[in-house]
Amino acid sequence: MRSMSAAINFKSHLSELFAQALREVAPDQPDTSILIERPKQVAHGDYSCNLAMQLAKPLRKAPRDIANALIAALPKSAVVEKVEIAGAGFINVFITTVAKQQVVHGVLQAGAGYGHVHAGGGRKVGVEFVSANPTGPLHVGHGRGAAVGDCLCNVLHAAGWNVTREFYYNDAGAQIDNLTLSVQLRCKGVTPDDPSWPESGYRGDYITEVARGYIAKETVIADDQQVKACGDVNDAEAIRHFAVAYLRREQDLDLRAFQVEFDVFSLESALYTDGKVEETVKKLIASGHTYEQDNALWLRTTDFGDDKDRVMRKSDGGYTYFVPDVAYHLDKWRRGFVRVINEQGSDHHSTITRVRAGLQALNEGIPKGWPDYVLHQMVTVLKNGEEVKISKRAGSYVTLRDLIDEVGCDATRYFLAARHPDSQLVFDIDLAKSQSNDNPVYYIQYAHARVSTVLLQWGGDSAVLQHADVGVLDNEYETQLLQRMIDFPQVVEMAAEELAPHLIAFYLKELAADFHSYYNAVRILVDDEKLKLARLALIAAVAQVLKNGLALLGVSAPEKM
RNA sequence: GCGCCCGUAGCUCAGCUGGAUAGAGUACUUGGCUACGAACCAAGGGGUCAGGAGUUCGAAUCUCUUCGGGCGCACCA
Repeated sequence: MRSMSAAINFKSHLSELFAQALREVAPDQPDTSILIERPKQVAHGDYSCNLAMQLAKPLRKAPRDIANALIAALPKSAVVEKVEIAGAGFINVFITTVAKQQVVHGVLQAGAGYGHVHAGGGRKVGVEFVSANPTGPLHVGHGRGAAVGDCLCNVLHAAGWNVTREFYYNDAGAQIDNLTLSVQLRCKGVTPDDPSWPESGYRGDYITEVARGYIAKETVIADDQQVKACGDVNDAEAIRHFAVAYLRREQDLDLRAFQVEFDVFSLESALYTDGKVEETVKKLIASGHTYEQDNALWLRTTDFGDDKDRVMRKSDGGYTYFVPDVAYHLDKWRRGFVRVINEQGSDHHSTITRVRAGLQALNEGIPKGWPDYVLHQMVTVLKNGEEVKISKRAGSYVTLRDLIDEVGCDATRYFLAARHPDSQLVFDIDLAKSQSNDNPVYYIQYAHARVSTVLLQWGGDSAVLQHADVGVLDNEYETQLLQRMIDFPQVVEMAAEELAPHLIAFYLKELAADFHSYYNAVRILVDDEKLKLARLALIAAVAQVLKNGLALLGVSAPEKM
């Protein structure tokens, strides 16, 4: 199977051939990068190489002459049909249909494993995402983080990385104090419209429910902890404990409804109780990068590229949030993550320099650009044509669960993950609801369901399709589908490399489009038995790739809709 | 004011780390179900890639700059 899929990787195969030709034609230019790309137009072949144009300057020769020399020096390959020179000096390579047809067997044999590559080499990568503080239900922004982060994890796993999904939350500090106070006031019957309600208090209705649960002495289970409310309105510590557990449980339910699961939950409070914060502070002081000023302890983060120094210990004796943050990342490093990716909203981007600076100051041999970050831009929510401002404190809110209930899990996930994280996203709830049939996710799922129906009508044993003679698959629709499936592993590899899960969504849309065109133009269940089996094998392979790709997005692949 | 991200068809968005005539979806105009699902397909019009300058065989992509939008700039997280 491995040798099969390696043989189907025409891109790397051609890359090797051109590398050999390069050594012969231009031995003095060994560092020239060999780029093999897929031309947009079929007339330009299946793959093209711009090596000749790159060499034109150093060799001081015409690109077309170099191209001729390269082609002459190109080792023979059974999969290459012909090689042409075009345009300014492109070398266009055409692959034999026979070689492309092998992808059908490759897909059917590999099954759910088709699209997996070993770029990651089994190395450990930790991906932290969502990481919402337990001060309210998850909103659309968290949803984007969840969709992008989870999809990224799936993609990295498929690319051969050993992935750990991690959720970090702050269960101490000022925001939690606000939460505790808000719940306590609600317990005492004070409402947000009361003049005594604090400015920084949380006003959402969910606070009332937490208070009700506390008074009713409910028991909640969250993160393997069981917390029973004592009901004492004056016991702030008990309220805090209960409120955090209650909201964590709510978030867990949101995440479950969104089909997202985490391997590890990390608590900020644990970093204190385990002594990791103290240890980090000591190490930073020992490093010589700290100083006392205005009754506070500062870290000279400007030594590491920050634009100003940062306070570590406030004059009231407490640490700023960034100290446990550094301690947390030191802990990640020690847990053996050669790579860590933090998926966050771009409103937190200022922490990047700070955390990296803190880690550099520790002098623990942590690489300079560690950890990596994927920042998604803000989500704007439109409802009734108007923007809904998301504010926990004001209580105006579009929760992730509302969205899932109204739009559906599959469509919500697709919508939030199918765009480049860098671009701002407008989530029009009415549009997503009323025109849900126009959502591309249904287009892709429909292709999958159509294949299922055809296979059902055929009624044969799909195991025999693995041995179908695919040599008859040679019309333009079929070769297009073959090539598209051949591309899939490289799309996965690219998505993992670029940390760009949206590439999967766009690939699937194209594969589905190729299939729908084929389906409309060519009949699958023809009388010719050999041709029928070949076509069935082809569409079964297409369905498998669709399913694998949808799985990366965390979207279902229904057999009927 | 400083830093990061963005600006591509009326609208929503791609554009494979510099390649060939800039692409999808949607909307609009047409055509296609007496053969496997019409949640589909086929065809058509629609562009100063925000503006300008530079780098080179070649720029939506890289650099500089102007304009416009978002987000940061705490002894909050």
